[in-house]
Amino acid sequence: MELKPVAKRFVLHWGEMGSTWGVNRTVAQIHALLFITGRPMNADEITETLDVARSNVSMSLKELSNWNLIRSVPLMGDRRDHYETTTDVWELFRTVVRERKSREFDPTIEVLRDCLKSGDIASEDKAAQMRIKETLALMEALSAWASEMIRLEPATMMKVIKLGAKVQHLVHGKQVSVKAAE
Amino acid sequence: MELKPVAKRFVLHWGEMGSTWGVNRTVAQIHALLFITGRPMNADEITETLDVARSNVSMSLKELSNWNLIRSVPLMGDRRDHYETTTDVWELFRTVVRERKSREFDPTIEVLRDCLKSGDIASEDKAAQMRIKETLALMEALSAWASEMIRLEPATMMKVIKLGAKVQHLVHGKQVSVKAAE
DNA sequence: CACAAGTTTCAGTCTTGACTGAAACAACCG
DNA sequence: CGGTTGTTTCAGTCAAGACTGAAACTTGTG
Repeated sequence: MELKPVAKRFVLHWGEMGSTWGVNRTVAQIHALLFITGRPMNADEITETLDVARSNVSMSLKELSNWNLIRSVPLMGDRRDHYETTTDVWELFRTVVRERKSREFDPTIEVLRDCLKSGDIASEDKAAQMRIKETLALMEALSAWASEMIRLEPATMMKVIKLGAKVQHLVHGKQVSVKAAE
Repeated sequence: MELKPVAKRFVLHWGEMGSTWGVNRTVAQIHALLFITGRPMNADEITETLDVARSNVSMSLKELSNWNLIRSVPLMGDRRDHYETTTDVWELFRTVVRERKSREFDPTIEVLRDCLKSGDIASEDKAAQMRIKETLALMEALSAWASEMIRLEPATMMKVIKLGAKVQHLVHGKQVSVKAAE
């Protein structure tokens, strides 16, 4: 399948962005392709469209499954696996946040807790101990916050985002017009 | 300078994490070192402590400057540049968010806008056009939201984070006890 | 200005991990 | 069961970019 100009640009850009994040180019491209195409595709179609090795596609599809970013859907009269991704950007965002949190945040929180528990912590100077504690506290707070936020309905999350920094008035105990959120 | 066990573990872990994010190992290690040490260090001290090439340290310090994560401080009676990083984790967090936003989000927003403006967009099917628009809208909303949030005082931001998903009640127009935020 | 101390640059090496192509494997069908 | 179609694995290749060490450069000092 030959991509139209805009779709092609989208896929290529997404691929480049992927490498800036933790994801490799092919994985990001496949995801972008499924997203923009909006219908289930089989591995051969993907291979042909992106012009990469068949096995590369196979590996990347597995990776995307691990990220919960694609699911395979059976198609009547076709033995091959077909894959699709959600076309709901909010759903997508939620998944990415959840996965990155568990890959990048949670392990670090573990290490920091472990550092503080270890007998060796006492030999560090007070200020350094304090900084580790603060780092842990910040990461725990962000982690808990993210977990809560991704449980919200897309529409609700959008409103919260749109509300933006205005929430600060709430924590300061002031009255906030709900209208501001819309 | 020989690192104490916990500091060493912290630096090594931070370095590994760095590679998962966009930052290379040495850059992340140097930053972790300055953070945990909590005092200005010169390039030679860093070189010796981390046991990497002098030039590698030089390059990495430049990279950290580009990220606004370190600043050089003059020390009385010492010609060499000494570098320090903030020891305030919230300040740190803010800087990382700002920089990542401008490196990873803003360019993508540009590309998406460009896609939608281009003459080629009309030849894509309606649903695909819609998805690009929605992606752009989401990224713009998140970008604007992040810009607002990093302007808050650390203490305020902490309260907002702690408030967490309870904000949803605000956007639904319900009464929220400020006590919940503390 | 000559020298010392400090810093930056850069060509080349090394490491990591993405990617390929072929072969092995699995499932299905006549 | 043999053949066909589809999927996965894996050893080897390749590319990107991190890292090194030496040389070039810059700045300050007697």
